[in-house]
Amino acid sequence: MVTRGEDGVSAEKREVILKAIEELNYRPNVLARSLVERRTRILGVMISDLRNPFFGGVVSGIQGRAAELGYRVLFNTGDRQRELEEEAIESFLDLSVDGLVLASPRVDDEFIARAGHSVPIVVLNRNTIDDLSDSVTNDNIAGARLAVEHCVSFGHERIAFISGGDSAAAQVRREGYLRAMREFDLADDILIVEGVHTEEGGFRGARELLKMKSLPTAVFASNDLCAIGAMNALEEAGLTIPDDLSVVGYDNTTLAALRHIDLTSVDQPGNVMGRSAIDRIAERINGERLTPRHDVVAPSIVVRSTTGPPPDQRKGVTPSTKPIENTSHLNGSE
Amino acid sequence: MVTRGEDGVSAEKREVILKAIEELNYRPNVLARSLVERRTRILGVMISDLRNPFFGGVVSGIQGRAAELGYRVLFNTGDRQRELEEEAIESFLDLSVDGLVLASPRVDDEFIARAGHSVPIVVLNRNTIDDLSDSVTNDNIAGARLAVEHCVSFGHERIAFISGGDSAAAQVRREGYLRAMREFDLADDILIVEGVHTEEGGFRGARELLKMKSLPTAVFASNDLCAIGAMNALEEAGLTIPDDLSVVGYDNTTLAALRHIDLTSVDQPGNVMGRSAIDRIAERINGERLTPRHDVVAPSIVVRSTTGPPPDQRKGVTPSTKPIENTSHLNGSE
DNA sequence: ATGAAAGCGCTAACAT
DNA sequence: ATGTTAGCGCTTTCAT
Repeated sequence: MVTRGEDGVSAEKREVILKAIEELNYRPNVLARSLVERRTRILGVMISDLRNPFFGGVVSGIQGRAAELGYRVLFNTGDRQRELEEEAIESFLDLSVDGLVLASPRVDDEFIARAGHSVPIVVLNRNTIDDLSDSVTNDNIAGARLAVEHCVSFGHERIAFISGGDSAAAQVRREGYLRAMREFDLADDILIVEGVHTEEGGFRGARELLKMKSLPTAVFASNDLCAIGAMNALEEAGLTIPDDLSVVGYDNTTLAALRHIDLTSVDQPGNVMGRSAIDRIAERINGERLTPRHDVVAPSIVVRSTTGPPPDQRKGVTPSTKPIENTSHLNGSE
Repeated sequence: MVTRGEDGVSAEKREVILKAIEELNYRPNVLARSLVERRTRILGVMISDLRNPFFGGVVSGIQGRAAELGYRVLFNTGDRQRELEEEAIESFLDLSVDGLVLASPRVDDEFIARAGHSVPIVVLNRNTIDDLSDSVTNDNIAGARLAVEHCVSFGHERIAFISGGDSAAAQVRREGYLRAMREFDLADDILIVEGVHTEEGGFRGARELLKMKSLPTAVFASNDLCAIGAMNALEEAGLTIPDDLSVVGYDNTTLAALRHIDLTSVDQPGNVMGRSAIDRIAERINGERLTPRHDVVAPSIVVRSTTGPPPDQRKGVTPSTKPIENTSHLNGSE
């Protein structure tokens, strides 16, 4: 009672006990408490890729909101491998965490559904099919459309897409790209090369692009890491960005905001999404809601200096006077 | 016995039990087991700054080695704040983890010593004073010397240092800078501006530098983030790197290797250090060693394109023909 | 090889 | 207000 700050003890005795606790360096056994209380007040968070700076904002949001609600948070990662993700999640289930946040997981829907029987789950940036888990996503379809639209507004038509591999968000962004291209009557210009959500993935994707007989004038990469890798490959091939080719990324990570990169990118608010995830978990834990909820937050586009008009529309324009829209250098995704 | 793969059960019975486990979706209660076994097989890892890509390599190393040794790993971060770090660590102690890795912590020595009474601790990139905890560091004195020596080899004399704030590694790097400057008879050229181990910190530090009447010809920043922030400020002020000013970072993160940044940086092998940390923990857990051990790994310098000769030694050299030493673009710290 | 019993450190329910 | 007891789900020890 004393250790939990409850009443039912006289003030004098309380003092004695507290002193004894101090002296003996006593620490209540959380394991034993959790065993009998049947809850741990711990939330598990599985981050698919700790190296992707996008998750930095997500982590902050999760930590902040969890602390406000009195939960402890523990993190784990699957290092972009499905099997390791499964282990990480099993680990949390073994620990009997009270709730689970899965950030861009690549495990099966079935796996999530099964885990959902043991504990409330919120999935970030991916939809879930079962009735037990919630999701918080950014509208990747709309985000991809923003990217394409931005290029179109400059006059681009041949806009290629470097895909993001097997992640769920990547699939939706690809679909968003396809839809947007059709919407703008550019169905014939659709061009997709396969990539991965890493710098290496973007690098390879761009190399594929460079093999083609005629290059696109703009490239939309499935995330910032991928876009940066692509830029490396393109510039290594002697191309100038954005004069020869425009590049758009996704996530608006701190990387994109670096002056040396200054990448136009679709922004998704990781911090807000992290906070929402914790709110959804708390609702489930408290039994305040039994039906699934799927939050979708709106993306926006942050225009920096990697996008501009296509080459054929800037004849006579000298590089030094070309228009550069360049906003918010330091405005990362947090 | 069955769940632990032990013998002492007949094969037929075992099969029956395993089938029942499957059907009932039974999951052994790790909490109860840990309560009685007095160990959790869980290692806690507190990372001071999840946003710093240097720790990506550390995390991989830790995960890999821990998995090999049969430990589960859980991560937590203090988000660069001492108090949050303490909470994160308390959290792990409450959980009764079997071991604790603290990566570049900013908590007090006393705090670490106290925690060391409950559980084996290995501290990364910082020395510990007590007899109960071990440490794995890179030789920051030697690393700082490498940075200064590299500049000196180009002919630089006025080499400034942008400090890294209150982190332990930052203090040692500062000391290493001072020693190296004296060693190369450049004591009169010592110039330190205060920074922090973030992009913002480097940006501000460089702004301080820019206020001075005469600029240094080289800047050694306490880590890569800091160096990149400094480069932003310097280039915004119209300076060209490395023609007007050379820049060296520390950590050789994936950021430094980005083609658009291509930063000369002192490399410390995060992956190796992470693996060593787990080995030290395991030794302590198994009671194989009772005396503290302090591993020091040697840093190296990766030369890229942000360093070159000082302006006064390249008269008549046109920018296009200036020598650029540029190695290992994609050789990050992992 | 199998069963029964004790106890890890705590909370909750009941008794004093 | 305080003391006592049972039991959370497991492992370990001792009997069978």
